[in-house]
Amino acid sequence: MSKLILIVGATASGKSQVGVELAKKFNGEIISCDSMQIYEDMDIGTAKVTYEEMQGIPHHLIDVVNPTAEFSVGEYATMADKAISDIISRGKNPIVVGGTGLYVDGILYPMTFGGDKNIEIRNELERQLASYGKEYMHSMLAEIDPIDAQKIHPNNTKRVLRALEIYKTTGVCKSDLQEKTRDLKYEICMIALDVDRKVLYERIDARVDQMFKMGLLDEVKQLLSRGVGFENQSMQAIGYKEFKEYFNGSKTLEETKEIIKQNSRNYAKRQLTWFRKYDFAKWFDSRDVLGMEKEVETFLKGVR
RNA sequence: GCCUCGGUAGCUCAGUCGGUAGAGCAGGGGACUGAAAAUCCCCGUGUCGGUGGUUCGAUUCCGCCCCGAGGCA
Repeated sequence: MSKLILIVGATASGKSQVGVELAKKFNGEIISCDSMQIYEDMDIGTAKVTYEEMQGIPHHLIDVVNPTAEFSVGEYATMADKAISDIISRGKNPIVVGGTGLYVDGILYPMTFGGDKNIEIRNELERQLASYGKEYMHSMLAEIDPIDAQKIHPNNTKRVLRALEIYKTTGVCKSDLQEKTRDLKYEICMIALDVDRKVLYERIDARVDQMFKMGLLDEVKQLLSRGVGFENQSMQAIGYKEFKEYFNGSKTLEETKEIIKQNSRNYAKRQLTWFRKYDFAKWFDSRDVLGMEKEVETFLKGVR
């Protein structure tokens, strides 16, 4: 089983920097695990590493999708696996750096997911939801997949519909799919970055201020002028979607900035909830690079 | 100076025909299998501005005071 180093943490916790440091020290290459940094031309708002910050370390899976295109975890997992084996085949150490929990799962486990989304079925389900209500949709799910229905709250229509879609397209229940996917694909060394909550929030606020100074507004205008719209998947990113209200005149630029800060803070909290569920994760104070290096060193030396 | 309207959870406010109070947001915790920076769930005691009075009992009624907004001078 191949060895894989992962660095996870909330936005603005310093993952990118740590990743580059470890890559330099351990002959590594970075694989980004971020659902928004995969998009081209969305640099400022997604806080992508700059060329200088990369310090010569190759970074994979950044700028690989057009912002008007759709993308999915499944595609990501395939690309990531390929990148990882490619790096290993060149005798280097892959280091996954990221904040998107589901994508991390996609790397860790042999996820089966549920097949491509099916627009027609999805639209049909949306129609049913609109006319019969969410309780009805949930009871529909309960009939075909009681296990999954129990896990999904009726209010979470996105999940309910997706589960129904999986059944209608593949004929298999979602809960059946998930049965066989709990074995790790790699030998893992997961480093999770810990930052005092108050400090993290201050850092997020400061970073958003910085984004505006670096021209976030122009970046958004550029995207819009190139045919990217707020209906695009990429534009649900924090730091972008909030501009919709600005452009339709219902929010000032200052208000937009504050909402972006707020959404970023809320997001950071959710990320932490996700990462806390990995009981094998090793948590480090984000400044304790030395401690992380030690951890990685013993991991790489370890025989298996 | 006078009149009016406010002062209730960190913020914005609702409410109690007198029996010590509740929403949204914030904050905290959690879930998460092809939209995931998305989506969803759970968690609300705070001298109800202060002080006297009426009352068995006042945040609620009355007086005075303080603070804020507006109006008349």
